[in-house]
Amino acid sequence: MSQLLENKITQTISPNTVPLKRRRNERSHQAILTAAVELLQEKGYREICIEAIASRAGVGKQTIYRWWSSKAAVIMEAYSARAIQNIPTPDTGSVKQDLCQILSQLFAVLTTTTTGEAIAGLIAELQMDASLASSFRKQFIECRTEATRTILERGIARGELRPDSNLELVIDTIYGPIWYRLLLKHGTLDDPFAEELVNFIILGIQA
Amino acid sequence: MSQLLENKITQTISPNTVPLKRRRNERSHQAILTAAVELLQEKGYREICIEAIASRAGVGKQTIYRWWSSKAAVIMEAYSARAIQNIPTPDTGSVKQDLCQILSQLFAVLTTTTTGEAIAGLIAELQMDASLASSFRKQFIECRTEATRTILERGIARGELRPDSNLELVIDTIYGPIWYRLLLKHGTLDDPFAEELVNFIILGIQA
Amino acid sequence: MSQLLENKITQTISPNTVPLKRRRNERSHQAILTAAVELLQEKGYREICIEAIASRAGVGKQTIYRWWSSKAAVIMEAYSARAIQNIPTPDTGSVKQDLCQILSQLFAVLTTTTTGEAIAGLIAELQMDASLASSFRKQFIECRTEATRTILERGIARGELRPDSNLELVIDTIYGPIWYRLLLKHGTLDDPFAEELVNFIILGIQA
Amino acid sequence: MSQLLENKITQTISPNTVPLKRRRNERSHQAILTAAVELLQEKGYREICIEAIASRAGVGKQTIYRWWSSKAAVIMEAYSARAIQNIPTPDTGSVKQDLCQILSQLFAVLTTTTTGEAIAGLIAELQMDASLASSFRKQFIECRTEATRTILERGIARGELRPDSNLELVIDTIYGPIWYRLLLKHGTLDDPFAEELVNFIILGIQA
DNA sequence: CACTAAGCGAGACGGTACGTCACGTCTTAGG
DNA sequence: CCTAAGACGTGACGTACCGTCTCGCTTAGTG
Repeated sequence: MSQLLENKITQTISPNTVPLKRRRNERSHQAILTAAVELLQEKGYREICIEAIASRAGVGKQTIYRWWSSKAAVIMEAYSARAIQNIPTPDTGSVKQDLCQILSQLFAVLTTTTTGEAIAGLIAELQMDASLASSFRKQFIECRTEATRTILERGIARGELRPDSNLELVIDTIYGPIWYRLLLKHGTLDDPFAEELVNFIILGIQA
Repeated sequence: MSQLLENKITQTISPNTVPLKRRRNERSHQAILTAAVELLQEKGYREICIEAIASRAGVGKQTIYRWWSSKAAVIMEAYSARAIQNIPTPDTGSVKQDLCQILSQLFAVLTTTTTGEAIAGLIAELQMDASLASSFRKQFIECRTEATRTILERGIARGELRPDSNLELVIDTIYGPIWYRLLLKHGTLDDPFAEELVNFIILGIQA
Repeated sequence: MSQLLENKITQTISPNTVPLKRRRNERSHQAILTAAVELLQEKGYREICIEAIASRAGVGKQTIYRWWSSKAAVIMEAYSARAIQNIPTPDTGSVKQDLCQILSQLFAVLTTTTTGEAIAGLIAELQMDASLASSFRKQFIECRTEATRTILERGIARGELRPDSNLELVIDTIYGPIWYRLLLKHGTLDDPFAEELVNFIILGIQA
Repeated sequence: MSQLLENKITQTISPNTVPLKRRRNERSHQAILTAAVELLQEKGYREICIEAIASRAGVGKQTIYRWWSSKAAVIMEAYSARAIQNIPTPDTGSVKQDLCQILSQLFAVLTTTTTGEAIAGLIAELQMDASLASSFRKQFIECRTEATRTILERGIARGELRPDSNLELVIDTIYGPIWYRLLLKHGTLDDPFAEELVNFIILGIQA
């Protein structure tokens, strides 16, 4: 009886995912994503296997293979569905403060144990799967890139920043060191680092 | 025939790898490293398995497990033995030119197809193996860090650069964007990028 | 266009199969049987699966499950619909010649490659399904048993054969060796064998 | 400590099976055969799967695939190792009594529930695997054929039977009806049947 | 004659088993 | 005692079919 309702809800929750001819079972879909996230937290990226996801989700393996191309694809959807990032774009009036705030929030996520590990696993896999790479960028990178660009452009508009900066480069110079430290673990990801980094970058772009 | 020579060279190149009391068969040792490199080039990091290395090297699996802790450890030794990095430390008199030169050389290595992929695989694995992480940093990161620090310190000594810069941070800001682009493939790693990057960094540290 | 005709023929050939109140699609019915026979010839009994029959027939799996209890049931109907056996009962005046003739015709069918294999597959399956066993006997065995019994009884009536023979036993002694050789392949099924066999049997029952 | 002993015993038990280079683990070998027989008795031929045999035997699936080509091959070895047939060749002085005795013993085995079913399964599979067929004949058929031929030849030697009979044919006429009834279940396999059958056959071959 | 329940094609679903791969350990024979 | 070889128990892979279960659509018999 609750079936119509179930489908309706699903449609509402993720209306974008489907050509809609597939008649996909949304209960299974969600169960798989949930199971993936749980296992990620319990065992870490490398220990997860599709069989475990399937059995935890109460789902046949085929149902996973039908809709995703790999473990990494499942986990990416799981993460992005759970929306690690609905990046707020702070607007304090100071580029420095805006950036520190956005980085501070990012560090909070990344230093959660399993997240860093999961990101590293995804990154490794994305080396070999171009379509995975592109969705990773879309879901994990671009949102921040855009938020950061907005902050910088507001800074330029306010006359706080030089208008001729190469924003692509600036943004890479902000996030590069962060991912670098996340993966290589040769330095901390904490608020002092955020501030130092932002200060240094601003040296190069301030008006 | 050339075996004595071969052994000598090997010992010299990586004298640190072996406790040296156990009577290790150097022919096997080399065969394993060679096989690993070949397979890396033919199939890529993810496709390699220890059984393949063993069989290609004409070696028992046990011989690999006896001397290395994991696939990643073999591959790291294979790469470092083949010395990706004997980093020269250029000294042109200009920090900018020195840095551009060192980065240019790095890009040449990294854009070799299999190398980038292998690095990504190693990075993924070192998330889960602290000792691996530490040798990776030693062999792939520190040599460049040191070369770069030397260049920067020479710049400071010459009065070209501000003496109060946080060099750790500066170096992360140079290499961070590079590894970031290597792994995420959202931007190129070429000489114009090197120059732009170096220019931007120098803005923040010049005297 | 030829559909009405097609339906009529079908109805006539196997009028017994359907409760007839349910509105069964005769086109599908025939397509399934045809697909089954084709697959049987192309791939052999063991390689056939219901999904393949359904897809070859352009039919939903459910349609097969609705009307048959198992793969074996489909195949039995397919075979019997195609009427391997409309056994003629020869009457040459000589028991020996009658029997030789009937066996000769049987051998012709059995030595068709796929038929023997199909029979063996059915036999294996009917070990586990009593109702299947009973229809197999009805469709593949009894027709011959009866024809043979008729021949033997005519021989008795003519005084050619002893009247006190156990005809059940005699018939088993005729057909047993045939199925035995079909399944075990340790001897041929050809006309000389038919004659030898008939001769030998007759030794035990002639007047 | 008991390992040498274990190997020795094994060698003694089945010295014929191996080119002897394989260094096969005899404990596993036996465990697999035992598990197969147990499962056969508990669940029947069709319900058995290789995974179940492996897990019951405490053995990896690969170990089964390494040494046998199929489920049927395992089961055949299991059965023949357990020697369904060390056919004694009775010698009572009367062909009729000898044959009745040998058949009576055979019926006892065949009417054991699982055995008949297993035989039927093997027979079905042997339609598609010539090498399996040949070992089936060797292990299940020839031993009886030979015993029976011996009995018949003794009868001929004693002058009890006609010397010009086609013994192949006679033997098929004895065993054919038996396998036929085993598989088709249209008649009993009991001592009265044995006697009737033997009596009928003898009619055709007595001196 | 339209309505409506059925049968239909399609194919997703939870499962089981397949046969293969590679893991890391263990055993054997030979140098 | 190290080695090449490779069997072993383990566990995951990705695939094939199973038999069941919706989904809309088509269609045939009844009301």
